[in-house]
Amino acid sequence: MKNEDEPRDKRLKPGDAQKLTMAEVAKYVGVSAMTVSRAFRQDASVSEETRKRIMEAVDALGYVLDLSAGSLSSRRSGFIAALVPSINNSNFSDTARGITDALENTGLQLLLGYTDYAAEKEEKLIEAMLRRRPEGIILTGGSHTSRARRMLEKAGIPVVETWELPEEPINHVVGFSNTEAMALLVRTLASQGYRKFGYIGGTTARDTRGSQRRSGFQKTVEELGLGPGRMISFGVPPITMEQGGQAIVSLLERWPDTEVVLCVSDLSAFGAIMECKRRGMRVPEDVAIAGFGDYEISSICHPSITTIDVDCYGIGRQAAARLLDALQGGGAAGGDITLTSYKVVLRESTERAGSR
Amino acid sequence: MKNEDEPRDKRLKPGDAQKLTMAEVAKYVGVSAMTVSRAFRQDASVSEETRKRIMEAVDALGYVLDLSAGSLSSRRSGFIAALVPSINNSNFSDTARGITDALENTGLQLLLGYTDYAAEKEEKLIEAMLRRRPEGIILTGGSHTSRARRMLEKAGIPVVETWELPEEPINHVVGFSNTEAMALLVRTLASQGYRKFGYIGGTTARDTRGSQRRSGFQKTVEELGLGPGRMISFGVPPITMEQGGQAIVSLLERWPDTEVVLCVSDLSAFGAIMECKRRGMRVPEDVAIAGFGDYEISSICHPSITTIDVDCYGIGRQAAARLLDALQGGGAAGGDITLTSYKVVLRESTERAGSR
DNA sequence: ATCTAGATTGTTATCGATATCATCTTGGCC
DNA sequence: GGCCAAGATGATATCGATAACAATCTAGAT
Repeated sequence: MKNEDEPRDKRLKPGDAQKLTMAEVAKYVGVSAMTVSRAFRQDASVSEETRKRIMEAVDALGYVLDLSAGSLSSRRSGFIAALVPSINNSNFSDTARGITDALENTGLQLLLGYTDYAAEKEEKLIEAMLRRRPEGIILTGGSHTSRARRMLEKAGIPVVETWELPEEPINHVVGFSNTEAMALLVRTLASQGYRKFGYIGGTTARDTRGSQRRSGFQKTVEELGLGPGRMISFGVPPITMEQGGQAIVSLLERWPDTEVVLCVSDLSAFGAIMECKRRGMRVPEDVAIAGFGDYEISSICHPSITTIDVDCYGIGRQAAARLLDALQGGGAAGGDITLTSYKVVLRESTERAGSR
Repeated sequence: MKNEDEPRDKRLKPGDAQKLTMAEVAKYVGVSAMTVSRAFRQDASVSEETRKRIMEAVDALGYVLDLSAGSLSSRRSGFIAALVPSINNSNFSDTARGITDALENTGLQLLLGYTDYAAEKEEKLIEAMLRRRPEGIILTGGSHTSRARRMLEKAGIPVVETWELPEEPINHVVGFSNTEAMALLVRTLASQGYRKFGYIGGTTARDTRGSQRRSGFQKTVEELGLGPGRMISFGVPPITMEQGGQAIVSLLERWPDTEVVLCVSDLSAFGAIMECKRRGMRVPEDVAIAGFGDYEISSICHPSITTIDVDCYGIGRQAAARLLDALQGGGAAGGDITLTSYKVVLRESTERAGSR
């Protein structure tokens, strides 16, 4: 796999790395290092004339500011840390994008990590992040190891938990009730006449949002007097498209008269729908299927998929906004809770016969 | 949207942030700061006894190592920077995951940025990254502004360009020829009897990999004597699922007898297939469709989608491995090129009638 | 008993920027 | 003309760890 035929030796000779410092730029221009430092900042008082000369020198010499030195003396790292369960999941990468966008032009940079839905990995990552002395940290969910909580509380920086409404928030929260959202979906579909509800989710509580959705489903189906829901657990969360396909087969084998199946996410819903079609079943005529999260796939899929539209990007933006507030306000204000919106999006995959 | 009813003031009182330093831990244990510093490292020579006592103190006090201070004096930031066009695209987030995984237990941390497929944004990000003094940097593609190139060359750190084979590599390369990969797909489909080829891609050269795939398509169709390909450009890259659907409508309106349509990515291919089904056309019987990238969706979709399987995760792992090599070897070796594998995956979306 | 290599620990200087305070200009105002 | 405020610039200490070297100690060899 490696092509060694042509050992091109490019510019990267050792020692080529001229470590240029601010002091050298200063000498070149004939000012003090402090003035060069000031020239790099918007607010500082440097004459336009001097700043211009300095910036020309910076260009000419190819100097690049060293923030690691600066953050030590200013005691501001310029980092915001964020942990998401997975970056391959577009819901969370939308949130990450929201954070990055909100941080633009604030001089803050995002340090991103993914926990793989594991609290232990989250704990390790939190420690790794705190070693960089971030000015704030954004987490996904409210379920953390006790050591993680202790580290966060001791860090003395604003913390935002997202995507859920934790029972005991550490500090700020930007999220919504996954339980309520799923309940709303159940009620909406019930009001359309569906009676026999199935549910597809993962096998463990690793994915706390998944568990909350499941309990929202179960609780609401029972409240509506529709008996216990038909639940299939399949695979370690997050469950994949393929597992969604396998799960619906199990579910329909066990309860062939199921009218509508709710899935923990659009990904599994998509897998379920495709598997049905592959087996010659019609969706929604033979079985209706809904997802959660409103991934891009759901509006494009044929049939398009009924789902809950979550404001993933907004969660990121607002979480970052909360942090910025807290950093401005001195962080003395204690935590607050920002509820983010969600809504049911009814699409073809749950259309009732003749309802067109 | 904000719930201010219950202003919970949690532990985050101002001044709560005890800035604990290594010196204080040292005093607590009765050793020097240097010994504490050593206790945090694997290789350093500290007696087990002392290390244990130090670590207990660290736990008891809740001390967290400060890497920003350490990296200044050791002149090693512990960062690797990586820039991808988008984190919402699972191909690239797979690459990011590969990098992160390869970096595990190396003491190096990933600084991730996304360029939005724009060279100017890449330039800004490169500068922002270099300010953190990363020990190496991984880029996507070989197309950079000249200032970006200059900064990179001057930085004196190993650089890896990925996902393409740049004509003038800066340093290391881990990638494959998008042109060749698409050519292979064309030849494979031609050998199955397809003659009238269409292509769907974006409107501009922003996405250089997209352009390369396009030229691979065009070149090969002509080489095979199948006339000029029928090309539809639709939308600013990266084109979405929805745009794929719109594009195939245009394409089939203009050239109704097209037998097979290749798309710049699986996402647009999926959109195209779904739009066809929505309009009552059969895939592949009425028109065959193929994509590029082997996204999860493509094996699940009904019909499953013919595509090029790219080793996205492996690109990340190998790019990181190249960097680690270079960091070990002192970086004196100059650049090398690592070719990553790809393969045609034939699926239902291009099955010839009766070929089952 | 003496010596030495290796292990363990300490001391001091330093990484490269910025905070802070001091100094020097400059222009406006009475 | 003299005084003062605001603006521009400089000097120095410092952020919190680690590199480099020095000092001390231990165990085994002679």
